[in-house]
Amino acid sequence: MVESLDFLKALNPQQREAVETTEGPLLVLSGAGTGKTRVLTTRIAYLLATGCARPWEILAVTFTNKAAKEMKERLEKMIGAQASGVWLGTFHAIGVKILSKYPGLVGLKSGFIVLGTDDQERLVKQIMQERGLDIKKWTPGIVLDIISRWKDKGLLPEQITAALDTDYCGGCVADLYRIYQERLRLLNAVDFGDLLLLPLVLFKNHSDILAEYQKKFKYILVDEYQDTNVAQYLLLRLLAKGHGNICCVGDDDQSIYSWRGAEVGNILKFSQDFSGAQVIRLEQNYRSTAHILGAASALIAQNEGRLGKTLKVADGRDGSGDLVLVKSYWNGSEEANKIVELVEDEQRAGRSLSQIAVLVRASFQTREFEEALIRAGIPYKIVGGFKFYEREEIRDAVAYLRLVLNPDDDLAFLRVVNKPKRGIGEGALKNIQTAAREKRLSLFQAVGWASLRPSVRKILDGFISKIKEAQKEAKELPPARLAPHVLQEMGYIDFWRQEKSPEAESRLENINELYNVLGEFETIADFIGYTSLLMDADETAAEEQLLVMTLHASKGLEFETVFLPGWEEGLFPHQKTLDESSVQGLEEERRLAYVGITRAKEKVFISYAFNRRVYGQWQSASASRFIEELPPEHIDNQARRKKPMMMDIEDFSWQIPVKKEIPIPAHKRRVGRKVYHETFGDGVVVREEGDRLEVLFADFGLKKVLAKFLEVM
DNA sequence: GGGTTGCCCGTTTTT
DNA sequence: CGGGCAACCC
Repeated sequence: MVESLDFLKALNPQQREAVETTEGPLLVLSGAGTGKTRVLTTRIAYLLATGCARPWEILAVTFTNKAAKEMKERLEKMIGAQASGVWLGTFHAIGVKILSKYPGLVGLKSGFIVLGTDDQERLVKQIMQERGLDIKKWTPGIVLDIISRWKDKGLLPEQITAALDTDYCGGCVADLYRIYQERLRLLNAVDFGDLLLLPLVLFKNHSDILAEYQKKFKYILVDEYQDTNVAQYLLLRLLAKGHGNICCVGDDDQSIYSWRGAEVGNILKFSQDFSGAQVIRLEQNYRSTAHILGAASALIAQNEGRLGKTLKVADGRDGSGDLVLVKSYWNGSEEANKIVELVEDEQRAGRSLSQIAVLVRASFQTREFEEALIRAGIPYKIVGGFKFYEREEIRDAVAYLRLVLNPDDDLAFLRVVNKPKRGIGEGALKNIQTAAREKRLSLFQAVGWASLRPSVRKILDGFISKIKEAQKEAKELPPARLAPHVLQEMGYIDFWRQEKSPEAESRLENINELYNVLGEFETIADFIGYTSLLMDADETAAEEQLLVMTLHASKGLEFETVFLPGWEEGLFPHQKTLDESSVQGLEEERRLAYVGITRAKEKVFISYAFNRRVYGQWQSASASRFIEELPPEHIDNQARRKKPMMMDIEDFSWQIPVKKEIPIPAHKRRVGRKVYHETFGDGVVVREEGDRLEVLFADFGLKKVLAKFLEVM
């Protein structure tokens, strides 16, 4: 039975203990760079190899699809095909799996849809408007946020007490929550919160089903435990009651998602929650140099209420390595340009661009870097931004498919009924909605009953018959063939074709990409079920490019060199965090700083600017308090203490738009070519995607324009 | 019903 | 400064 346990030899004593302590609750406090993923995967392999469990008796939950995918791949390398039997996925994916088995028991029907944020907000807005609430005074976004936080806590509408509901809307959010839930069920839809909340309801009302799962999952493993919310905790506690073998891996110092409902408390009180829990600390860091760890450790030590860990430097790294460099700049644009020069220095020193990252606090900061990098001709990628499935054109296309799959999907109907413009306005829709409510029908069905002008009726009849036609075709055509046909028929493709903007072309490209994704599914239902939980299309392969991203997005990644710009009071720590959550907020910001520093293996550059443009307004700034908190022995502080006078700055090279010659490669490309545009004037082509060119204009900055509007100089 | 202007407001973001 | 949205006008 016992296969080779060779994989244990690759572990240090603490890691090995974390793997071999299979029975009972176990908390593995895993500091940055101490090998937590290795421990998790090895633990699963160990459980299987020793015969403790069969694959389907192991539940492993992660936070992101990316983490789940990575773990699955690593597990497959270790144990092969057995890996596919393990219940491994995000909390939400596991939630879907459970709910899909018993939809009827929680008020759903099979084939329920998972709503994205925009659909959720639309729904809340609609409910608020029906209630006659002032959308300006009380925004649907915030109401949805409050509801989501309640869901994160595992609270149902009837559990919201008056005391919980006084913050906003004069205490009517609980009411809105109740109606919102009713409306979701009517639509046979759930939101992300429901994927955790409804399994809890299911288990609470059906102890036999709970018992089944409790018996099934002999071993439970949880990644990034510091990021779990109360609902996830409750779910884990229920499931773990069976065998009591729950192993949570996390780092309280890297908890940075409290604003999204994560509870640091979960990891802090693990030992009380799971009696008899053992705690193992992984403190052997394999990633960073002594100075980097020294700086990061000292910084995070300023936080109260930690479980406490001391990261140890890997052997042979003592005393070696560069100090953490701290610099100050006149303003944000000097900062960006000088950092880009430093990036070029790194390149000259032989460092690969893919091993360098710029990590910022807020996404608006990426813009300055984008411009500076383009000027310097350095390939880069802004991580994050718009996700594939969040794009307007993709959500529209998916809505068309949803409507074909299920014409009673009111949200899909509303989204596409007048897109492209067909002449269906507010008034007509109101009438349909009224009819729908009276007859208790879906909007699609209610069209026949609504009082409509003949012209409008004719348009809608055409719309409906086209959808019905598509439904017939769906029985014969695979989704990848059906979708282009439907979108063409409905006029959606022409809608973007007629649009003259350069974005339109990339939207069409995205729709084509969607057809590719559809190629992997046999039915629309399969596709909808699969993608509802995915936010992003597959990542493009790692190329030789510099990454620019937010600190949040960088968690779990590592680079040789890390640049941390914008360490200013008000930006980092962010003012809003301080205003809203004072000390707690400050500590989370500090953890964010800790995450940033510990991403680096070799070099860390921290910087700040004395002036920054915020909302078009120049603002004076001072160094972040976090810089003061860095121990002098680990840093090389080259920053000016006081804000200099403008005349004290010797070097203004960053201010003049650098008209650097971008070398034109031998093969004929348009990148680097000087061009002229009617409106924007002189510029240089910096990127090329078909006829869509990205041009850096001397007076207007970066713009995307169509090639035909440009004259070559 | 659809286009235009003018006002408000502005972190972080995965599922 | 610039996007999103609602009131306003054709």
